[in-house]
Amino acid sequence: MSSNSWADVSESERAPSGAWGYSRPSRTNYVPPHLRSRTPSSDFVAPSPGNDRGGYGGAPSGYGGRGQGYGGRGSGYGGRGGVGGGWNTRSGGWDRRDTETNPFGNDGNADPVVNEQENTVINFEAYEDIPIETSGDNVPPPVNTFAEIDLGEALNLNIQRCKYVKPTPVQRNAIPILAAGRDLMACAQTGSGKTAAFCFPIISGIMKDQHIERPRGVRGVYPLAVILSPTRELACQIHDEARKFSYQTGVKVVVAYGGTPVNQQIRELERGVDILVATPGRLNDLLERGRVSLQMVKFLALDEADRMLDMGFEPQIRKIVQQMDMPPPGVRQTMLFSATFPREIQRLASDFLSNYIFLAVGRVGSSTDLIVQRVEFVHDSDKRSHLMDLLHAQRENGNQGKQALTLVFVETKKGADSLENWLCINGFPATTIHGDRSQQEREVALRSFKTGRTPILVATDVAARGLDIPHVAHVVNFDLPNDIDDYVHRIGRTGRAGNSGLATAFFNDNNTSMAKPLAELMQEANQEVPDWLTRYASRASFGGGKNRRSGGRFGGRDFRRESFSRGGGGADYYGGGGGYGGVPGGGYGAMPGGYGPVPGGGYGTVPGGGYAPYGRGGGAYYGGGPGGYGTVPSQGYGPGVASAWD
DNA sequence: AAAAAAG
Repeated sequence: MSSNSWADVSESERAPSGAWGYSRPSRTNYVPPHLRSRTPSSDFVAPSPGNDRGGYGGAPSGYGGRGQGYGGRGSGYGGRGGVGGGWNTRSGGWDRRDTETNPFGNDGNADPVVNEQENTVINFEAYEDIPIETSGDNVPPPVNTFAEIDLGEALNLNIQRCKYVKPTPVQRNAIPILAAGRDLMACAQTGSGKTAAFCFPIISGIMKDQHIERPRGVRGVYPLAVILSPTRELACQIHDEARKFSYQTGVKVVVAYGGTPVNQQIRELERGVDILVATPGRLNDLLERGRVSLQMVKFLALDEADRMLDMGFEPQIRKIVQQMDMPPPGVRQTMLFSATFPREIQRLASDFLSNYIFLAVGRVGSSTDLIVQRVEFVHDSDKRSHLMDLLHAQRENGNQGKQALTLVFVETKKGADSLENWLCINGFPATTIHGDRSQQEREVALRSFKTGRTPILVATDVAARGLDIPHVAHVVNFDLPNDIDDYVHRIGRTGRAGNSGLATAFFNDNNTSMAKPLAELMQEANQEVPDWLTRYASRASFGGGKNRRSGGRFGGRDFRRESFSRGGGGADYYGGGGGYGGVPGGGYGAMPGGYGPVPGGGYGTVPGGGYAPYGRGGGAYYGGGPGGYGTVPSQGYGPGVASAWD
């Protein structure tokens, strides 16, 4: 983590002379937020309190100014606030926030300047088009602005620093629900801002809660919130986002996942943690070692919740949630998010929830136009050469010889290695990410792909969900998955943040079970479905079983609503969008009824931010003759595109 | 059957 968090600051910086001779500036001095506003117990001595908050002299008006965080809330460690008239000065340097790494880089130092008017007028229209379905008791109404919810000044500043001007639809709906303390099961398309939707209420809730008493054991740390992710890389990504949102709020976010030395993570945890982002395996490890206790958990979030509850993960999740010391539903607040939510999984998930609200957020008008889906019949033996053709065409049409990023999904880890090798031999710089690689190799591969050093990434499903990789122009399903949900998540890696994207699938006789769901999905997304695929789809024997989807419903369906009227068909279960369970790219920047991107991409771009959504070459997917590829839509590389859509 | 997630 950061090398200059508060604990590392030199003594002279830390303590103003004579302010607190009692201070013990060691890392064990971390004080959890709830204690920062209380009269300190044994370890700490409170100078005479300036107010009834135990000496924290918060701005009486509630929120303090910039950099001060939440009014009255624990800015100090152990009674700092009474000194010199409160924590309004930064002189002490005692607060971690004074020295924490600025996750925004230089941008964050400038006063956030946001012109809401210019940026968001058009998007209101797009928002109006989004079908929303909620069910449950007393659903709090949606908000239109972040300001309508009292998130706290420090968090509001971070929202501005992130250049989030308006809440996305899932945020509009989920934030008030969560802020009201309700449990939530939310379906929203990939790239629609889910991370922020659960992070904001968590961070805000931790900031506000002055009354949590967290044991201070010698061993064991007591996170107030746990966020679980199915992959390590996604956990990292969530951690990065959550850290931005938590900047100078005093809320500490720590990530823990496997494949990396556990002791380092334990040390980091022991320096204090409010929000723990983790993968299930490592968290269980930490729980078994007694290094983490869940007894103070107030918030539990499962990202990619349907994956977290599928066969491979369910036992681990049950252990964490039900067999350790986590407070039960109703005591903690539980939030489940995913783009897809099969009803079977909904049923399982209801064990974890208490009187929850179901929320499904559909697509934006024509946002599905933002991604073009192709499916081609390719025998296994022809796949490599066919891929080569695609890549050659892409290369020829690339701008300035810069190869567009291409993400190639395969079924197996072995297949990933072998394809990567073959691509490299044939002159295409590729790398690969899958579960047989070391964590370091995985991270290097991802970085190398993101930076364009190796513009081709061959991946297993480890990269299918949640990862926000800007500028992926093309997703190739070299091997189709066996589950239509996986397909939805995979293609969701392109067409993000208002960029267009292309998804190509190789289909052959091994994929017959996918014919029907794939054809339906494409049809619902207004994609061109080849006749041969329609014929496959219509064969009764290729019905698709579990892959059956709802018949064009816009969004997810609360399974509780169907248990009366339906048998157990398992059809109507999707969240996401357009009956399409999560059209990638969200495209809230798209005008309704058109392809025209809103200048600035809709959500949180600075006007004139150099964002070229459909830059040169966009649209002409098939430049050559029949079957020939033209350009892959170019991706805007400009700054200013808010990326926290997932 | 495969992938992911602890070592």
